[in-house]
Amino acid sequence: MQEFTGDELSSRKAEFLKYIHMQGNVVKTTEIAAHFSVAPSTATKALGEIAKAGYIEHTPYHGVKMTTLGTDYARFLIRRHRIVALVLSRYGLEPDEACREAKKIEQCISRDLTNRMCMSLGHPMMSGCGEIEHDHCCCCPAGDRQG
Amino acid sequence: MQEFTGDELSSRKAEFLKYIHMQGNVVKTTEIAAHFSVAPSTATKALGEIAKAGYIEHTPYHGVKMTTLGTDYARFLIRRHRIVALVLSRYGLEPDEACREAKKIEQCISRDLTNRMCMSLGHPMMSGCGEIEHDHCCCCPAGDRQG
DNA sequence: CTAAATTTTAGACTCTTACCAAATCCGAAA
DNA sequence: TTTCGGATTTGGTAAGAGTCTAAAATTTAG
Repeated sequence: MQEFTGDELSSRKAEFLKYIHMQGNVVKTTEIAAHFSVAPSTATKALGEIAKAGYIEHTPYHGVKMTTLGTDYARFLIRRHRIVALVLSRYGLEPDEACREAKKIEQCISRDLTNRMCMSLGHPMMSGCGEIEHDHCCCCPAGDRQG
Repeated sequence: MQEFTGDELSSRKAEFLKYIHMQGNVVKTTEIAAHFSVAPSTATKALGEIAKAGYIEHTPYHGVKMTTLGTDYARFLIRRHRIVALVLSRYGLEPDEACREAKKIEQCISRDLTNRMCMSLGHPMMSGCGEIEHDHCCCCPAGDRQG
C-alpha cells in the first residue's frame, strides 16, 4: 500500500477522483462537469492534472479511467470520508448532515489521524455513508474489527 | 452576538486575528510578521484587509487594535479551536497533538457545528488548549454546563 | 460525408498568500 | 530642533487553485 498522506491532491481534485472511482469504468468529461456543475473545460483541466499525477488515465476525447494507484487512493479517500462522517454522527448529526459536513472537513484530516480515529472507534464497519473498508488499513488486525 | 458563520476571514487572517486578540492592546506589524515568519509587507497587507472587514483598527505606522466585532469574532475562533481540540483528544490525541491538528481542521468547522459539538460534549469548560468560554454561546443555558 | 455534439485548447480572471524593493514615516539621539 | 535609521507601507510581481468564455479540434450520428 502506498504511503498516502491525504494531501496528494487538492480537495477539489480528490472529489473528482472519488466520483470517477465510484462510477467505475470510463467516465466522460461532460458527466463530471455536469455532476460538479462546472464548465467542461474546467473538468478537462482538472482531469489533466489528476492524470499527470498518475491517479487516472486520460484518453483525450474518450474519457478517464482509474489507475491502480488512483484506485488505492480513492479507497483511502472514501474510507476517510466515512470515518469522518461517523465521527460527526457521534455529535448528533443526522447521516446526511454528517456526510455534508464531512465533505468540508475531510481534506484537512491526515491519513494518520484517519487511522487513529478508526482505531479509537474500534474499526467500525459502517458509517452513514456506507461500508468502511479495512483491507489496506495499517492499523487493523482482523481480530480487532467490530462486528 | 453577531451571526458569525466561521467563514468571514480566510484561515490565515483568522490566525492573525487570534494572535492579535491574545496579545491584548496594540500590536505592531513587525511583531506579527515575526510571529508568523512572514515579511512585514505581507503582514501589512493582511492587516489592512482584516481592518477593512472591521475586525481590527489599523493606525498606519502605529499598529493594530481589536474592535468590538473583532473581539467577539476572536473569542468565537478560540472557542472553536478549543472545542475541536477537545474532540480530537477524545480519539486518543495528546493535548499538543490535538492542538496542532485542530489548527489544520478548525477553519472548516462552521459555527453551527461548533455549537453542536459543544452541546454534545455537555458544554465543557476546558480543553487541552485552555478554558472554553460560553458567555455568548447560543446553545448554552447556564444549567447545562459541565462542572 | 457532413453537420451536430463533445472535448480540448487558449487566454483571462479572481482569490489567497507571499515576496522584494522603494518610498514613507516616526522617534530618538545629538 | 534637525537628522539618521529602523519600522512600516506601497506598489509591483509571482505562484497555485479554480473558474469561465470562445474558438479549435475531434468524434459520432444521420
